[in-house]
Amino acid sequence: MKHTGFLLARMGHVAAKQFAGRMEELGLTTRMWGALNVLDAEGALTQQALGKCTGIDPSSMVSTVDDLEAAGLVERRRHPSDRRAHAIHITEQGREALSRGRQLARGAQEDLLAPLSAQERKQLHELLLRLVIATKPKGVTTDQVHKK
Amino acid sequence: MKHTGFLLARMGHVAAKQFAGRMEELGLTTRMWGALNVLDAEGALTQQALGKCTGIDPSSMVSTVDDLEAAGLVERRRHPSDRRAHAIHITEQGREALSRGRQLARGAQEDLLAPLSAQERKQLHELLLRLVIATKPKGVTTDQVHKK
DNA sequence: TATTGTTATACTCTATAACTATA
DNA sequence: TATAGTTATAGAGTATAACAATA
Repeated sequence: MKHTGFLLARMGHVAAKQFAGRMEELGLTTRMWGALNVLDAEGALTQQALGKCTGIDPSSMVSTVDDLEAAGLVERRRHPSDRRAHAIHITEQGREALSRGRQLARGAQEDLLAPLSAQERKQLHELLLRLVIATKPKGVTTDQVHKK
Repeated sequence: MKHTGFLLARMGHVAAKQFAGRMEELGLTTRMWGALNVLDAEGALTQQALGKCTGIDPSSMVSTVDDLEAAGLVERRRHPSDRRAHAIHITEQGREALSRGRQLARGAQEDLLAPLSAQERKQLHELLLRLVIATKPKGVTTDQVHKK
C-alpha cells in the first residue's frame, strides 16, 4: 500500500474493468466505445485517422470497425477523394448507443467514486487531469474526411 | 477528457507500464516484484499462500517462482510439515534486488508525480487509498510457513 | 515509391483442466 | 476425498509483416 503509483495502477485496472463490464451490456468493447466517441466528436474519419486518435493499431482497427459495422453503429462509405480509404460514418443507431453508453458511464463513475465527497471527486479529477496532460505531449491531427 | 474513471484508467496504465519498464532493468517482472515484496514482509510462504497474497493464479505462480529461483532471488525449500508443498524463501540476493528495486520505484514515482506539489501528491495518495480500500473488502489470511 | 485497408501470423498474458504426489 | 504443485492447453488481446489496390 506504500506507493501512489501502485494505487494508481490498481485503481486504474479496477476502473477499466468495471467500465468494460458496463459497456458489455450494450455489446460494446472499450475500443468500440472509444472509436464511436471520436467519430461523434470529429465527424467521419478514415480508419487510419481513427487509429491515431484512439491509439488503436491499424490492423486492430479493421476488426473494431467490423464489429461496429456489424452492430449497425457505423458505416464504411466511400472516401470522397481517396479510393484506397474508407470514410467511417457514425449512424443514428450509433448515436443512440453513445447516449445509452454515456448513461451507463455516469452510473459506473458514480459507483466508482462513491467513497468520495463531491469536492474530493473534483480534487481527484483535477490532479489526474494534470498528470495525464503532462504525460501526453504528442499533438494528434485529426485528418477529417469533411472539413469542419 | 470528461470522465474521472477514464483519467484513472489512463494514468493507471501509464503508471503500470512505466513501473514495469524500470523493473525490467533489474530483470524483474511486476509479478516477480510483487511476490518478492510479500515474501520479504511475511516470511516464507507456500506457493498457494503467495498466490492468494499477490492475486497470482497457482499455475502462473509456478513460472513466477521458476523465474525468481533462476535469478537466485528465492529458494524452494522443503515445507516442514507438508511434503506436497514448497516453502519459498527469499535469499540475500533477493533482498538486495528488493533494495535496488525500491530505489528504482522511488525514482519512477518521482517522475510520474513530477507535475504535482508535495501537498498535492499527498492529497492524491489519500484519495486513491480510500478508493482502493473501498474496492477491496476481502481479508486475505497469510498461511505462513513459520509463525511470526 | 508510399500509403490504405486487409489478412495471416506470432507473441504475450493469463486462466482452465487434468495429472502426481501427498494429505 | 481434497489439496499443492505441475503441465499442457486454450483463450484474449495485441502487434508485426506481407499483400493488393491505389496514390
